[in-house]
Amino acid sequence: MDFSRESSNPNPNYTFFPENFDPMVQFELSDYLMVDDGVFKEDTSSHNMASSEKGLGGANEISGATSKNSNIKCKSGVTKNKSEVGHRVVFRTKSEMEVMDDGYKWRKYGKKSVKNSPNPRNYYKCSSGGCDVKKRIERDGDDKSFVITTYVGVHNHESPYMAYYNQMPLMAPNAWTLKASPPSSSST
DNA sequence: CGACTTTGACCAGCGC
DNA sequence: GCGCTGGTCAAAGTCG
Repeated sequence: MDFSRESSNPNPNYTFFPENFDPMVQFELSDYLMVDDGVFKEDTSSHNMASSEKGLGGANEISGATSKNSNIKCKSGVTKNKSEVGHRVVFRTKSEMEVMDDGYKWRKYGKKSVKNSPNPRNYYKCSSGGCDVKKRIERDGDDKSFVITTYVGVHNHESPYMAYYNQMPLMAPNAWTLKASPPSSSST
């Protein structure tokens, strides 16, 4: 998930995948939204705004957040200011897999059916000690070939893949850093 | 045996 | 005030 270097992973210094890993074989990025300090930006190429107009759960979170004074509901419904929560990043990817390996280790802690989506939403926490990053994953209700992933928080540790990479200084990083191409404009 | 997943229950915010 | 909803917890079950 090369794009995660810039959007999924809140920490842009991290890279996820070893050279021989080509996530694009398994899915393609269709849209991504990035939410930061109450402002989310989308890929401004031609395709539609992924989700907020389509009533998708992930983007509903965004519109909900922005319409609720940029606050985010946290643990047990406690509302926090975005600045307390940290980064929030929403992706829409075309993938057969619901759970994409972004290089971090996630632990599932909940599953919930949500009103706006026929598909259940899955909740994951980063299983690294002391890291409080969470992510939600759900299938696009409109097009089940798409998966909506929402990351909340910033990892305070390296990706295991990054550690792996650091051990191989001879590997050419360009081989995969250059994969950070703009999201596909063809969301079909 | 430890780590992980599943799943129902619980809690708090929001709208009516 | 009540009901709905989303998010989290925690016990039980599963797997390597």
